[in-house]
Amino acid sequence: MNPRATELVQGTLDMLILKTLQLEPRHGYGIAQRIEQISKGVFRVNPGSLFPAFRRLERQGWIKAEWHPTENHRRAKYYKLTERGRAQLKTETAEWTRQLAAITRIMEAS
Amino acid sequence: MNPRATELVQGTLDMLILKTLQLEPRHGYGIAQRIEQISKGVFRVNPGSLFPAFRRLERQGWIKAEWHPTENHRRAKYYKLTERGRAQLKTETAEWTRQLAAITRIMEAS
DNA sequence: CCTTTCCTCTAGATTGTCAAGGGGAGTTTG
DNA sequence: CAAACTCCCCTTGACAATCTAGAGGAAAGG
Repeated sequence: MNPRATELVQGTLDMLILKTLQLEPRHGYGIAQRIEQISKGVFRVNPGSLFPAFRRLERQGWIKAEWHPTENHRRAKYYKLTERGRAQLKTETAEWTRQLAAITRIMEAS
Repeated sequence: MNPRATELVQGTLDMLILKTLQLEPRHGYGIAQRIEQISKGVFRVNPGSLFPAFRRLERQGWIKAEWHPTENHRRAKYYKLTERGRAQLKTETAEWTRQLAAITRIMEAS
C-alpha cells in the first residue's frame, strides 16, 4: 500500500529501542513489533537497522542480551536495559526534547 | 562552550531550509544564521551540510538561486522557494508531523 | 596593512538506514 | 507425512546525509 513505509527519523532508533526496554526485557523481534504497533505502523523497523543498533547499544553497555525461552517454547535473545542504559535513555530523551523544541520553533516561526 | 553543538536531527535539514525561505529569499549564510538564531543555537548548520542540501533542493526544483547584492554591498547567492518548493514544504511538514506523533506515542507509552 | 566579518564552496570520511536476502526451529494445515 | 506458515535469529552491500576540516575572495574596521 505504501511506496516506502519506513523512513525512520534518523538518530532516534537507539532512543526508541531503549525506551521500548524501559519496562521489561524483550527480544529483537518483539522490539520491532512493539515499535511498529505503538507507532501504528508509521515505523516498520528493518532488521538491517535493528541488529546493528543492538550491537551499538551493547557495545556502549546500555543493553545486555541473554538467551531465554519464549512463551511459545522457543529460544530468543532477550535484551535488557542496564543501569547505564537507563541513564542514557534519560539523557537522550532530554536531548530529543531540546531539539524538538528547536525544530518546532523554526517550523512555527512566521 | 558546547562539546558538540550540532547533531542535527537527520532528514530535517531540507525541511528547515525550505521553511526558512518561506517568507523571503535568503542567501546561504543568512539561512544558516537564521536557523541558528531561531533554534537558539541548538542547530549550528555546517557549510558541509548546507551546500550539498542546496544542490539537492535545486536539483529537485524546489529552490532557485540568483546572484544579488546584499545590504552590505557584497554579492551573494539568494535562494528562493519555487511553487513546487512550497508544495514540497507542505508535504514534508505533514510527514514530519506524522512521524513526530509516532515518536511521541512511543516515548510516552507506559 | 592587518584582522575580522561576510559569503562562497569542496573533498573525504563517517555513520545510520535500507534493500534484499539466508537459516533454523516449532506449529498448523491439508 | 509433507507443505506452509510463523517466529526469531542474523548478514552483506549499497546509499545518502551529515561532519570534519579545510580553501578562498572581497569588503569593512582598526
